[in-house]
Amino acid sequence: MDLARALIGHVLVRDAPEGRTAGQIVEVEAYVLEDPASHAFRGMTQRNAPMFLGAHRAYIYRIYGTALCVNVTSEKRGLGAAVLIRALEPLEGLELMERRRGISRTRDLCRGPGRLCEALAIGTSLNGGDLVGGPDLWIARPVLPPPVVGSSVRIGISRAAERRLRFYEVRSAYLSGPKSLSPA
DNA sequence: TAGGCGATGCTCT
DNA sequence: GAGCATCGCCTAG
Repeated sequence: MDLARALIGHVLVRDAPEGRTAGQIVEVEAYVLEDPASHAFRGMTQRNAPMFLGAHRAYIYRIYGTALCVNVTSEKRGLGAAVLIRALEPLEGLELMERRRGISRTRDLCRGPGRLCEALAIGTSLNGGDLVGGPDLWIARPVLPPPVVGSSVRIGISRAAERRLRFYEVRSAYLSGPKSLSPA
């Protein structure tokens, strides 16, 4: 949960053969221990195994058959908890992102978990990788002034949906989800 | 521009 | 076989 708040303002960097793409993290959701909405709630399975690898690993999974989502694991080895990255503000490699997404609206490039995976060419081959100093995908320190972090209920889930575990940069124009979800 | 709704196919029970 | 941490199109204002 502290990690979720701290991640706002950090920069997710993806190095691919076609070039580098990067974006500032402006929106995340925390999936904590003992959380019914977490994939790890029922214990380890083949799918969620990366969640149990230890802190700062990538957990990438497919949802609704088509979309991919990236998480950053937050607990030590053996404990299943992670932070879902929901939205980025594109910083580097905008043209590459536009080509991959097939759209030209900067605002929509990384607004949503599935979209940012497509824009950064994040695939399941990166699943379980180290996000601190990894070769292809890593998280860099914030380059901008300290963000103003707001919180709200989480988006798109049915269990424990009332918990205020979504954190976002309140000034960002790149958030996903309806604006009606008012800050705390 | 914002909100509603249905298609989608993988994963777990 | 049912549920799902979503997306993009369509419509209304």
